[in-house]
Amino acid sequence: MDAEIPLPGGDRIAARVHHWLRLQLMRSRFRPGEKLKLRTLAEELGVSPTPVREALGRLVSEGALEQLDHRSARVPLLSDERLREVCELRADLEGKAAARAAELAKPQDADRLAAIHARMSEARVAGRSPEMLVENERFHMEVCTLAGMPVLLRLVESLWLQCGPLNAALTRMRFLHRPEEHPHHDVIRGIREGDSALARLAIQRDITVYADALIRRLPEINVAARE
Amino acid sequence: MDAEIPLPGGDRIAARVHHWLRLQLMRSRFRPGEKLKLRTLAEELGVSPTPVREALGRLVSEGALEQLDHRSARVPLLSDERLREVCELRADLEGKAAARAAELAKPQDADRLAAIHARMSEARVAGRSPEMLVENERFHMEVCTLAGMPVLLRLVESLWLQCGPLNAALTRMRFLHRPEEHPHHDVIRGIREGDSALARLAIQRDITVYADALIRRLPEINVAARE
DNA sequence: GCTTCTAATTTGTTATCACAGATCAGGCCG
DNA sequence: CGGCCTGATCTGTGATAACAAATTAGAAGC
Repeated sequence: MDAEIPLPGGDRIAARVHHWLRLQLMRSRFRPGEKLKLRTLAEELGVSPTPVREALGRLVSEGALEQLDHRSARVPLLSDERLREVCELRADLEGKAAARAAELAKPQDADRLAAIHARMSEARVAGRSPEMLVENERFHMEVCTLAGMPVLLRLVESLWLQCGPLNAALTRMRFLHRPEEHPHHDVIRGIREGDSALARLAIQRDITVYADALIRRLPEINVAARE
Repeated sequence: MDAEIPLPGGDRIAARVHHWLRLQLMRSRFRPGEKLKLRTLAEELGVSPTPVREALGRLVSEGALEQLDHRSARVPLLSDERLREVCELRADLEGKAAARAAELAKPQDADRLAAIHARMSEARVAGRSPEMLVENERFHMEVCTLAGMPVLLRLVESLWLQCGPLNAALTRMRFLHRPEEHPHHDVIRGIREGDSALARLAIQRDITVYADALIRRLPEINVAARE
């Protein structure tokens, strides 16, 4: 394990485990279809099964994990239709968030977004994939935060987590955009200039390109997971 | 309690407790701001604190409950802005669902919706408020199911639950519509005739009227809850 | 009479234990 | 050699107990 104890999350063990598991899912440590076992995780983290059990239950409620009939949690196997649906909903909701953010945000908000994107690009070219994934997530969540819609933020987080396990496939692809054409730039510009239509379309383009690339790769991802 | 054991939900106690709590929230048994205590609930249901704890944790994850800093779950106190946001998102998502349902549904699906609405109206005029609330929820969820979008259904369920505790206020109001003008009729017609624009607008009108009425009542609801 | 400090109680968290259903291995029978 | 049965192990679930933090109640002091 990375650190002796999964550091973040507060003083409650269950919250730490939840946060740690979430990070592992984002980093695609678990493959789609993999079953997560209570005692195995508990032993690895050096805690009792109880808080692990709570964390797994919550992740199931959030849609990040799937509960099988015989009561065992596994990483969801995303079908083609389901992946399309998640991305369509993300495009709708994040599009709305970007538009709202463009109406509300101040210049320093756009600067913060630009800084996140810069860190992401840097991690990308340096080949630090996990960091790149984390910064990409941070970018999208920051847009939702800027919209001042906490309920929407929660929904988007849930959707994001559902395709988290697939993101590792992204890092094995060639670049989706030339750096200067990355849709994030138009998102930032739209938010900086108060152009809500631009911001919405740009984030939707970002998601659509991402979705199409992922859907093309889906067969091989699921085949690999079936082993 | 209504039944000696909260019957539904499967053979897992935690699932039964979750289902029971969800129903109690929809029926506004708990007032906004009320704290839900582990041992109290456990004793009332005749189970140990463990499954109650899991159920509460899941409801927090679903947004139906709110976790306070000092680690105690309570029914959320909805602010004006938050209620508006929830309803706006419901209008967007359920609007999409209704439109999609209109494209996909068969005649017998529209019949089923009409049957649900009939039961709801009947409960309404007979003064059986809890049943009316349940049937209303069933109507909206059925529309989402007909859209064939399980991910969207999950999101809408979460949003719905967030304003569940407020629904009791509805039953104390006069009718929002004359029976023959109820927006559900246009939803059913849109779905039956494949008119997706009509279905979307009708369900959005339903939600908007509901939201406006609730927002008008919100001050007195929250004042009552502060006691 | 009101505030404040302290002690008792309450409340959530976690670990441990006991149990039941599922899963898997090995061996038996066909 | 293969299918099926049986027992050992694995895995999740629920109850109980111990612990810590927080809340409350009561009494003392102003």
